[in-house]
Amino acid sequence: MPSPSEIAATCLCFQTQRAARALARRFDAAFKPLGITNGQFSLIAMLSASDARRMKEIAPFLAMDRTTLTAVLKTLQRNGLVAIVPDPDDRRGRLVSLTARGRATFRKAAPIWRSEHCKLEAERPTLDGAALRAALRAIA
Amino acid sequence: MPSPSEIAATCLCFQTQRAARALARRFDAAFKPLGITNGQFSLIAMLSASDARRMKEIAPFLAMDRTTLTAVLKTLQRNGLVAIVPDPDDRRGRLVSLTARGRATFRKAAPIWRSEHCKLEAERPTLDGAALRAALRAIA
DNA sequence: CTCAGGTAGGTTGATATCAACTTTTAGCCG
DNA sequence: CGGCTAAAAGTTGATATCAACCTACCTGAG
Repeated sequence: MPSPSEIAATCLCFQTQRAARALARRFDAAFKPLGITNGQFSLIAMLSASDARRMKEIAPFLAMDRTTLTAVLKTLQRNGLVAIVPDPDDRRGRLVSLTARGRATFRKAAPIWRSEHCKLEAERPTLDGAALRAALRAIA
Repeated sequence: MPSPSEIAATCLCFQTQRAARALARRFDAAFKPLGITNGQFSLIAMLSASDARRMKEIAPFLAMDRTTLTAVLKTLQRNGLVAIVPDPDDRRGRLVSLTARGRATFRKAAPIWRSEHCKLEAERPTLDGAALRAALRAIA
């Protein structure tokens, strides 16, 4: 049976949750003046790249449960950042797109993201960002 | 201003949240027969290593907000896996320890963890676990 | 000794996360 | 057309997460 300290030292799930919490706190604080969270920023950025997507396409991109996406979109919709309309071609589906306000928020958030990300990498000279990205992709 | 696709491709926060979601789902499913989540398993494993800890020491180890730890412990306490008593030396503090049932759950969970972790690494031959652990540690 | 400030922890309200179940709509097969 | 099955999304209930605020307790300066 693995010892407790072996688990803490080697468990990729634990290490990833731990880093995810730390990074989420950090970026949430950075985006706070705009009233968005790190997760909302990721979603808005994705919608900025290509508008009017089906939820069915968005959820796998974020590696997120479909029903979590429903909840996240509900908040963004209430705050006026996204619009959700039925897909005219298939009335089971919904098309999600940014509102003008959503696009404006993304324009303000993108420089904050870049600045915070640069600060992060500058703080950790030993961090190999490319290796980390590659490994995270291999997992999810 | 960074382009949306540049953000999705490079943001370490996004990539980490994404991987964390995927891993959490996976380990939650593995531990489900025991009625614990991946986060509860990490906490139980830590308590197994050295019992009767202050919350003040536990939260930083998990890189978790102190108040989140309160909520997680509340569930574990209700399920009879941990006991929380006031610290006799400083009555502001609480000492957290595993119950007999908590220790039994850990003994059942540890082999499941090992098996699931091996399965994970076997599925991704390209994954460099050591590099990922090193990078995650550098971040959190 | 007293109280001002700091420290340990809890409470509240909001978002996030998911599994299990339900509803609505498409599409197919006879 | 009728009805069966599958697909897209919503709802519910539980846990997780954190910031902001609150309570209880300790400690040291005067």
